Amino acid sequence: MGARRDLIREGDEPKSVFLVLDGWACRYKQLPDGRRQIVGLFIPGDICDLNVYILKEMDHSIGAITNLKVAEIGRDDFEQLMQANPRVMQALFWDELVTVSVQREWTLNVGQRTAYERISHLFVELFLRLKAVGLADGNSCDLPLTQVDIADASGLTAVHVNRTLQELRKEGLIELQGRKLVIPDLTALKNAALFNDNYLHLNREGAHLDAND
Amino acid sequence: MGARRDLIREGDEPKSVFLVLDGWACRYKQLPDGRRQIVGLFIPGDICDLNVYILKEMDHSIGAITNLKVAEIGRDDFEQLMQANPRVMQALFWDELVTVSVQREWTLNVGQRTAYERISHLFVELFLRLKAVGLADGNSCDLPLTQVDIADASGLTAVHVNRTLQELRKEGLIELQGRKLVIPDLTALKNAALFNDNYLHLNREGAHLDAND
DNA sequence: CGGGTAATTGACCCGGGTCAACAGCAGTGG
DNA sequence: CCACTGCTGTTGACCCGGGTCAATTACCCG
Repeated sequence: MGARRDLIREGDEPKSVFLVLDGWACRYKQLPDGRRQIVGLFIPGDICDLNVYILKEMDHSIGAITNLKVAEIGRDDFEQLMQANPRVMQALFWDELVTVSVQREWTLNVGQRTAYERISHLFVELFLRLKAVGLADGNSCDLPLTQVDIADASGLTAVHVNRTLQELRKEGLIELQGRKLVIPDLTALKNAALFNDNYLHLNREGAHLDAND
Repeated sequence: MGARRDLIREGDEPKSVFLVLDGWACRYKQLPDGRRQIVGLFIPGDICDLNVYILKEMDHSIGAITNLKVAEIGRDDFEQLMQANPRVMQALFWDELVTVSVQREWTLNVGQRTAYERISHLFVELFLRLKAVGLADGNSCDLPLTQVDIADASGLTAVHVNRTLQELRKEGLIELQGRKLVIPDLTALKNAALFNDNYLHLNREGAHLDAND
């Protein structure tokens, strides 16, 4: 799957569940006049779209940001899996609860934080999530988002994102060149972002559901 | 439960699931300096907080807007119910998928829509949801939100909400006095809101899960 | 080297925020 | 019955964070 292609579009009928194996993707919604909001980001290990399980029509689109490798599970196989194995359904339920928690934080982010805080927040979240799946290297990680992507994810314009990134660099909170993000002082960036990591539920309270206990 | 009281606060351990029987409540999140975002609204028939099912700590608060009547199901009873009856879990899963879909639309709302569009959108959503549970009367419904509530739900200030409401009234899109909202022309208000009701999934694609087929 | 995408910059503007005062009204207690 | 308190709504004056428009400068990559 090439970069910048859509896996599925708003209005389509969901036919399968995707598991991201490699690369980044995003969920986005658009208004009739073209205004676009990225409402979520997928990194390797994330499951795209349980909607397939029940809903008839996609209420948002999913687009690849980079080249993407995904595992695809067809609707029927998936439903069968769920029926046959309640534990799987429990685990996915847990996953969905975390997803909605993250979504609430994003609503807070675009609703209340300033541009400076918003972008900081986005970066901290991504760094922590990447770290949780072993894709952060010390204090740095890959960041394949363009400034337009960052703008669409944070409810700002690309121009303002550019200026805010310069501020963040000047403050020494981030180093960002090409697709590499370095966070010299995570605590400082968290403070700038008014970041509280409770919403990520990374401590895996539901971890017992994964195991075969 | 009195109006303006919290059912549960961010950081608390969830102990039970609530079903709203009568009255309105909201989910909200706050930043350390007091900025508040209402990230969701509950009307009668809504289930508050499946988090109880797995998560150890609330990542947001739930507050009563009006006097509230709720049914409360304890954690243990709830888990037992889920285990014993996969159909219940499926139905709740469906409910959660709709919840997250609504949450995405809210992110889009505060991220991309103008003040005028945002407030229109909020009103249309609430009207349709109330109608779906039989609580809208023709072209009007109850609206117990203060202008401060509307502001916190839409990422605006109360002052600007006040001015925008006056505009909406002047355009004849709404009549709003006390706690009663009248929508003379729903289509017109939908247009003003750039409203697409696909995200509410009111047609209940998952309805078959409710039945005992 | 050419063509396309992404980043950067400057000048200017505006939607919505801030601050502060005031009005309306419900509840409450003397 | 009225004074008092507190919440909600309203208004005006002024301001600013972030948007808009448009040009320019890196970068790729074939």
